[in-house]
Amino acid sequence: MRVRFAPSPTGFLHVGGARTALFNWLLARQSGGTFVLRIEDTDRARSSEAMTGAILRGLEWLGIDWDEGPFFQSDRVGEHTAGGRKLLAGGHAYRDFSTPEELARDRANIAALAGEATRAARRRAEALAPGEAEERAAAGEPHAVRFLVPEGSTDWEDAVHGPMRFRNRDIDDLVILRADGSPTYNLAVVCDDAHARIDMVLRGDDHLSNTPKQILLARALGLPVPRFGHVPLILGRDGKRLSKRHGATDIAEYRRDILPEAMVNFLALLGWSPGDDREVMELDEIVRRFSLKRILHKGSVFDADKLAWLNGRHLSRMDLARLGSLVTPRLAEPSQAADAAVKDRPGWYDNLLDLLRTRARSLDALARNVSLYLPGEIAYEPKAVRKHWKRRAQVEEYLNALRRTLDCCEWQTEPLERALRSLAAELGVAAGRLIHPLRVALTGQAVSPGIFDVLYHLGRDLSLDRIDRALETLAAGETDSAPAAQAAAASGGG
RNA sequence: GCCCUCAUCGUCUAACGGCUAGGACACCACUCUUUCAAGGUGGCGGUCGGGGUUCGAUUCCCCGUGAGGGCGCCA
Repeated sequence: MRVRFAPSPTGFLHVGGARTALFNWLLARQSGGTFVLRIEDTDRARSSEAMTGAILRGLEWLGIDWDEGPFFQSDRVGEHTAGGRKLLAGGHAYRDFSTPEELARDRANIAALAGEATRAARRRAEALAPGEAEERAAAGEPHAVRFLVPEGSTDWEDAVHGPMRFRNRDIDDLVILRADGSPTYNLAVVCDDAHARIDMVLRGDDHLSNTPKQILLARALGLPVPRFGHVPLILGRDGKRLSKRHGATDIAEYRRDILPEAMVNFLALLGWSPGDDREVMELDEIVRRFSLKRILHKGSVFDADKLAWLNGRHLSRMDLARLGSLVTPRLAEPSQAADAAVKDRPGWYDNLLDLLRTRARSLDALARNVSLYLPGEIAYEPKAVRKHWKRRAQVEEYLNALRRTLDCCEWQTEPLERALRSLAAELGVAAGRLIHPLRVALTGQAVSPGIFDVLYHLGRDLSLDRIDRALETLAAGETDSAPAAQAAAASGGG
């Protein structure tokens, strides 16, 4: 099987485009076929090299590699034009001398005149005297060339939707060569697909009405007609085609938080289902199980929550070494310190990652959490402070006691736990009364892994430093971003 | 206006014409726990409407309704 992905570089790699690429790629990989990448850059004004680069990088990130290409449609305009001339010579097309005003009028009438407007250009051409078109063309008068849509109907067996039929009278006599002689999209696609020997065209539903045109063009050109399949579009929350106003549609915007395998998994499940309840899948499993027959016929809504969940699942099960290699470059600024820590204590780093990833859904957030265990200033989350450092005098007392107790403790989780718990017993308070303020002191947050794991991974020096720093902060009354309110509350309570 | 496609919990989805319409995300409880997450248990919640065909319809047919896509000398 030979399939292709043919984006136009007038924008970045769109989520919907990524899914189309993925489905084609899956087809190629599972059938031992060939995946061809073609950049449709014939709109010179709107295409850019930067966008081509963005598309290639997006595909690479997802792990979608191509066997042939990237080819550029603009490299073959000569062939496309020749195809157009051949159609004209063979009587499958005609010269259209319509003025812009006439075309505008046709367009305006399209609602009023039912289907009749689509043949307006043809009728004007037919009204010309015999030989007139050739004379005017020979005289150099600019004109477009339109495909002469034949009578009858155009049928195909859609790989997704099943039997499909368009009445040809509903199909426009589409322009194949513009007045400047340049070929248009449908002609170029037909020529290029045939040239690349594409035998299966799987693309978005938005191309459904192009398909009969392309079939007709291919037949008129004597080219083989590929199979076609049309995948429903990806929708936004409001049920409309996914666009910028629904949030991020550029695949690149997800690189910050999302694992490529999670994105691929998510995209595969959008409009396709393996048929059972399996949801979290690796690439090889998706390749193995993918099937055109199980592609849904309706559009599906992009659910960012489910993507985040899926990302969390992949974060939790992926190879730890690879996770490390993704997280390390994202660590907060003192990168030498981070690099050193990672290099000198690989076991420590892996354990820490393992500890933190079970509650992570985003790569970036995970990296921010990892950073807390490296030397550096931490910020106290206002919410955590409000909740666990409310009674300042008592918190200071507890932290001082903890500081003394932990200082002479062996730095392993069990001894640390014994020490803290016996201190709690000594003070006659529940362990939680010590643990929560301590967590804020150590991480600045109200949530973290188990406190003894936190202490252990922070290490003695950093832990004690953080407690000292917390005591200073408490003493200075700088425990909130709204110090006035906090101070008032604190003094009122004491 | 014309053409095309589609319709199962809020969302992603499963169900040879035949078990009480199943699972997942989200949400809500409970559980575990020093917190959060993860895990476990439970709950909420759906076949667009109307006609047929059939012993039996989410499934097949027709008609509505609704939604989406297309109707460029863009791709």
